[in-house]
Amino acid sequence: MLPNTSAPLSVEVMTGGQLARRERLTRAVVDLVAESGADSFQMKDVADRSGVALGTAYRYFASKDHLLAVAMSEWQRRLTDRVIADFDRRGVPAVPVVERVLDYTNREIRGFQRHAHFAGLMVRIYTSTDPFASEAMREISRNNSAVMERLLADVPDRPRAIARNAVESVLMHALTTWVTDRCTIADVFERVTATVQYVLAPERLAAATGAGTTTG
Amino acid sequence: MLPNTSAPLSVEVMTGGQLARRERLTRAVVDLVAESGADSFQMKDVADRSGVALGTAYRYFASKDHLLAVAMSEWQRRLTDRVIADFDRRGVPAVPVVERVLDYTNREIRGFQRHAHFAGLMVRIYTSTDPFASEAMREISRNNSAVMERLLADVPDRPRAIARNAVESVLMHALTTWVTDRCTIADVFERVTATVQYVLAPERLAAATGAGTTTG
DNA sequence: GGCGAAACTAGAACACAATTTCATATCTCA
DNA sequence: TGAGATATGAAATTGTGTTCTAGTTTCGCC
Repeated sequence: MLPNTSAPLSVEVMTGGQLARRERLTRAVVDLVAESGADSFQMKDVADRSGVALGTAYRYFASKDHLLAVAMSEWQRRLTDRVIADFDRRGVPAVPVVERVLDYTNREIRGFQRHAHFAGLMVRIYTSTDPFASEAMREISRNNSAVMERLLADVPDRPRAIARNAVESVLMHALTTWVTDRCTIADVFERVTATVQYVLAPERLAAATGAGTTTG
Repeated sequence: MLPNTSAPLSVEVMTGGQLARRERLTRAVVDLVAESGADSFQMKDVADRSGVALGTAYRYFASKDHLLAVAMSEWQRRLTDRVIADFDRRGVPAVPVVERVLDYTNREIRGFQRHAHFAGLMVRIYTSTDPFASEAMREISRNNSAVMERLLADVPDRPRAIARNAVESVLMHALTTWVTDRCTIADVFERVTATVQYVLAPERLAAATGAGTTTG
């Protein structure tokens, strides 16, 4: 019964009951966030809702931010899973890259628009300095990038990495700006769309393939 | 002596002494942030350091975030002012766009690298939902965009707006990722550089000038 | 040169949640 | 079945932004 000085229980080592408890925690958080946002509930509420004691919750997650980040990760995976599923169903090369990517970014933006509390949460986690939250954010990014890499599979290496980063950046930036009430949701759609079209326009991709100005 | 229910004193209406007091507050905050970051001091410390009573500070700024945001804005303006000054000295068209912009972004990144506490602060303010902090952030963005607009003056409208947004986004995204310990400072330089070169490459700019695939 | 209102000061008091603690109950499995 | 690890529930702790109080200063104005 050491005090809670150590890292949270790692998922690998958990018994079935513990995994279930962990699951109940994250599910409760996802629900609470969906209902009214991450600021509107306390850890106590999470405990009540999940049926896991408050002290116990802290054996599973190092902080509220950590828990929130994992919940965010969960929610986001649901979204990308759907995108991937649709993508697999349709088959790959039917549509040009620009449209494929736009389809994805628009879905993501619509998702955040419909569930604005998750947009707020995303921004919060995006900039959390809690190391465990940060780790969960890495996971989210990886997942996101994986989807993009799939959509960009037939784009040459060099422009692909740049374009992917640019699109992801613009998306996050626009989202942040929207969440903090510095632009409208229409602006978000517009900026992302324009960027995707600009950065992935066929003639530009072709031009970039061999380009290699030294980077310094 | 009404309670502090109302908006903070507006700068326009202040007497000389009040402006001085406000100045002492922001200066104290800039110093404190420079020394050890925004999380390491309390409002009480700001009061002590500035010689302004705590309660009075709250007549000038609605919240700690508000005060921090204004301090950030101040610090950032110093940086951009220097850039603009150098730019004016050299005259405009001497260097190609890509190099002009890279010069600017690299300076900015180096500034944040040298004063990492301000990078942390920027990220904090960037996502603050406090309306007054948000307002100050708008100011920062405007200032930044103004610099970029100057550097991009000879780029045609349509690609200019897109490129500017892309560069700003990638810069903020990379900075955020660095601050939250999800990439190295070298990555930041690299990503921004690659983006600038890609997005502002002369042949691409030319190609984009007339392009207008419908957006809806 | 004194009045009154508004602004300032010092510092105590408050609010509010995250986090920790602990005594007790409950599992788990040899 | 019993020892040790885990979980529970509720209360205690903590840190800090923000507000409040009571006394003091400032300043325009008659």
